Amino acid sequence: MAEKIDASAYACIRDAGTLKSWVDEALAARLVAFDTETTSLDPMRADLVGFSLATAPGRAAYVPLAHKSGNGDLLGGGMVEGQIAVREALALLKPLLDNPAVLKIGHNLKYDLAVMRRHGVDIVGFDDTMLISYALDAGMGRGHGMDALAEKWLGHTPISFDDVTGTGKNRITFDLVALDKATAYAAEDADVTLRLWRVLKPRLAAEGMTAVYERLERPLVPVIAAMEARGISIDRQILSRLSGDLAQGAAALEEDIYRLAGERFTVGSPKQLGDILFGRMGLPGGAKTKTGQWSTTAQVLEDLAAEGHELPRKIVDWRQLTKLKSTYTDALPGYVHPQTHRVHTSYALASTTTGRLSSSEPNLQNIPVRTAEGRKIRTAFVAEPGNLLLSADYSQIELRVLAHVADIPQLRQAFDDGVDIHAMTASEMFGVPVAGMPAEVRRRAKAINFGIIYGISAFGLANQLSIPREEAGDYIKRYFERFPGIKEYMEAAKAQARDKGYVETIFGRRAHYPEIRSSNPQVRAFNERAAINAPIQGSAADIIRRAMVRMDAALAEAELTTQMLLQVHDELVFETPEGETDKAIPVIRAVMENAAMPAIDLAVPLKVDARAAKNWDEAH
DNA sequence: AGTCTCACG
DNA sequence: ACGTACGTGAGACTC
Repeated sequence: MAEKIDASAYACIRDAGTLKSWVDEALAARLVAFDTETTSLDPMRADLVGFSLATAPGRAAYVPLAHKSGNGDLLGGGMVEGQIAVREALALLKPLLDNPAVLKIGHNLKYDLAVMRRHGVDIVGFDDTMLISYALDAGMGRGHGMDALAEKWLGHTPISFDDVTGTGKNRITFDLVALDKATAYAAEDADVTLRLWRVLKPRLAAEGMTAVYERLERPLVPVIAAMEARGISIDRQILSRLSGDLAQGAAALEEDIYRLAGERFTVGSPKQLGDILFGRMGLPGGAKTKTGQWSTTAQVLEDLAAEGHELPRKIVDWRQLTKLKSTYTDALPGYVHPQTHRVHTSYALASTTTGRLSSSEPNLQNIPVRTAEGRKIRTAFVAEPGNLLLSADYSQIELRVLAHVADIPQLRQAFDDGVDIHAMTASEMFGVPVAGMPAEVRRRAKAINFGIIYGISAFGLANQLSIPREEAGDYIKRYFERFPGIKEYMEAAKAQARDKGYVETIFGRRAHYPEIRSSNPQVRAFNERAAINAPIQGSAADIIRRAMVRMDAALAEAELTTQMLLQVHDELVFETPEGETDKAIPVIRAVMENAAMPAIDLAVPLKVDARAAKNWDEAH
């Protein structure tokens, strides 16, 4: 374990001369850990309060810039004396931060990049300990936050943010934290970051993960930071009108629901609903939840509706309307930024086991699309006047990846020939010609194809298709007979997860499954299915990451000002001037379709569909 | 804080 | 004989 961390040695820098000497020290060391302190976790709303530096383990300092005095001060809210002016500090810092020959080390640098960018300073030449940990240990333990990593690798518990700022309604912003407390906290963060880097960085080369980190993780940071900063425009009028429509529809349904139930109750309470449907009304209950309650999922209610019961259908409809209202039409306007008038999501770069991104506050990766009602919400995502939204999405990327990694000749041929992959699967399995194939036959093949990607089980497939488990089992058996490479792939994935503790994507990204050897059969089976899925989902994630990393340069090379706004796993959304849309589409398509090359010679072609329109619904 | 449900790929 | 389709995030309800 590393030497004990002593917070008492940290410096608080309050004059330009001292800061200059620390900057010189960092320049000489060619390396510095860097961390910003601000007033908000949201970089779009954060004001810079100070920053910390560390040049060697234990040698760390905090530089307060905008601390104010708190309560009890006669001049409450006044500036604390003896702080370097922001402009002066940034001028001293800039030659360090934008100098690629000095390695900046941060933890979740996307945040600091965004904050510093707003102050006109670029950070060029950096390492990110969160992303190094993610490249090495995705799927291991409690995530890649600094506190968890400090605990794990340094045996040290850093001062918690909550301890410094308080919690709940007593929480204060960092600019109101006293300087001694702020210094202990902030300098420690830089110190810990540097120490983590010294532990984690050597593991990249030792464990063969340098390429994943340097090609798929690190270069995505400025790309994502720029996307988040751009945001996307939403039309609040459209959302407001939709919200009214949804409220009206839900209110009407509620009256029907009370009438059919014979009493008023909280429709949104699954517990009350279950008691009414399966208790008082005596409808045939099916599945139970893990707490012993009757399950009232949409599937259960649909089944009851199919048997002729009127109430369950009303509940399903009510839930859809209230879901759209609360999660989208009512919530999204609250995310419109007061200055940019746009919505700025946050992408997590290190949250999933497979390599996918995730989006939050708001989540723009789950905007409705599957129903006509839901799609109306997409019409509220719009381009600025004179521009269009351009959506480019990979066609069947996960099945193409499956054809490659499992090396399935029929699948590869089908993608080469550009034929309908689900129809081909149905034809191969059931001996039905593709021409004039019944929709139901194709639907079943499609469900099986998805099932394969998810680590199929007879139970899951039966559930999905509402067919007996035996029949689902027969389908799976037949599938494995027709595509023996699939079974081999699945067994190989499980074996690798068992033997090595992880599985790999085509680019060598690892997804760890530490519980794959669990003595609990359910836990084991769950991990096995995840291990089957991860190389497929993760390889697709790698491919779109590479496309994103290369996109800015390709657009600039073509002298286009089209800008990448959103990523939705297999889709990229851009904002493009109307006049250059036709030039942008082939550039974007080429980058996306060639994203695997030259590192990986995919055995299947990648196909991208692209379209531009005034709003996201019509572009998609 | 945990559970349930449901939005997306 | 179990109980699951893979990966996420958010809102409402409950305790």
